Amino acid sequence: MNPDVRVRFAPSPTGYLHVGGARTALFNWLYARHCGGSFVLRIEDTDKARNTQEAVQVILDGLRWLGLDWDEGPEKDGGHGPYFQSQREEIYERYFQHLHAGGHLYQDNGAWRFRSPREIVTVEDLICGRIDFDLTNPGTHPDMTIRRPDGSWIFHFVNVVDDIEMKISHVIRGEDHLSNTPKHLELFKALGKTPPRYAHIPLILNKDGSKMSKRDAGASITSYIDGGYVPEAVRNYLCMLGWSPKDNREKLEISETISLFDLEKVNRRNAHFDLDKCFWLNGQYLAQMSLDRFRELCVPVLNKAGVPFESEASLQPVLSIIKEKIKNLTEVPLWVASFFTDHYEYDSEAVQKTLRQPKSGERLLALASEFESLHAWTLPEIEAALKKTASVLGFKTGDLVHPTRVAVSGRSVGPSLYHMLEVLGQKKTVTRMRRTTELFSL
RNA sequence: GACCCUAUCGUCCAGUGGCCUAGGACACUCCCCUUUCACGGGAGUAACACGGGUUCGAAUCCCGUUAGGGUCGCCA
Repeated sequence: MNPDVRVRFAPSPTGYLHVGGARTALFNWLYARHCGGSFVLRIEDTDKARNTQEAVQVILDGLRWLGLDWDEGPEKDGGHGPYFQSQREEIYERYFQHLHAGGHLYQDNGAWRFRSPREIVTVEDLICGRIDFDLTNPGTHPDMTIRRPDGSWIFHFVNVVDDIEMKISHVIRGEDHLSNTPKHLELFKALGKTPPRYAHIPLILNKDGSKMSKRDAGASITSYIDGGYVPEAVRNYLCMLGWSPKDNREKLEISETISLFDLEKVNRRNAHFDLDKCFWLNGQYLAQMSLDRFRELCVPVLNKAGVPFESEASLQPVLSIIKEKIKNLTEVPLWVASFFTDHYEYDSEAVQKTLRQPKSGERLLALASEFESLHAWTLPEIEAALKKTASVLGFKTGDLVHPTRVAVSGRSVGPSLYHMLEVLGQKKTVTRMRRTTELFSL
């Protein structure tokens, strides 16, 4: 445990949370939690042109959805704020004057540039190792601009100032910043401050190795939120992109990931994103989570879809028989609806395949009568009645099972039939079976 | 173009000089289980980029080539 460990996630509000950014946030968060340190969220909104409240909200929502709570940041003051760069003007001005007084700055066409000391700068990276950058040639490494003619600030400068002011101990960020690091080190030196430790994590690319852009499947965290994914599953998948517990396990409780996580064990090669595997893990989480958690996730989805369930309690038995069968929350309304409404749709293909068959009406009516006569509506009773009817009529079990399923739910896929009927109830089952034969004139 | 990072099955992750005729997972194919769809169980296809070294011995260390990615902004 080391409370002096302070890390930060510093996104700029571009209007969406990229999956790579989310993983950067995740690794920062994991490291902070592992060390017992602090996770700071800082919004880098120096580019006034494209800053909106909504764009910030998308980031906050995404992080919260993934369960990445910050100790300091927007809506959570921790004594190092404000946490929006747009509100830190005086701080930057102060540091600017300091650099200016030290003779490190000069003006060029109205913009302010930092005069590089022209040295070989060594980066000691926790993941990439020791790297020497030769900055002695102005031709290949021009002096960086830190302030525009209109007085606004450039990324490199404010990023460094904030890391100093916020007492950041470890900078964990994407590898796209590795080549920027020597510049930042020059700034720390000129300001007379000790730089933080650096850890550059590899990038996430598309499965084919191309750069992942906003439009690509799985690129935006919003697409998981809206796409029926379970947050803990997505978080787990992201943990395994560039890191692993080294023992071939892939589904890991977050608490265990926290205790095992370490920067030294992070991979050095770029990861190619595989949505199929994320989807598989989502199904694993769904199947194995508690019924209460499942209900918690299903309720908003059902409400949004307008499925008229009576109460959360009435949902429980229904959800318990579908939980292990679905792989994505978006499937839930379709699997649940027919339990709560008589106006379910009949899938035309299913009707054609199982109802529009010789003697299907006879079978359904016979079974409905048998069901009606049952005194106890339990799993074994239902199963026995169906098998008995099948044998009396001279049909195979499946010849009764399939039409019955379509009759009471409108679909050819669903939970185990006996469980489904038990939950539906005796009366509804019988009514629906008879109604179906009339509806299709069987 | 210059500089930097990387290089094991299609993909993710193991492997840090001998235990590797390279292991686990996703995807794919086949089989079993089965009232549907899934789950589960079993089997299979499939990789150390290439070339030089070092060493008794290399996926593991070194060099080069090639390939991929990144940075070189008055974007962040």
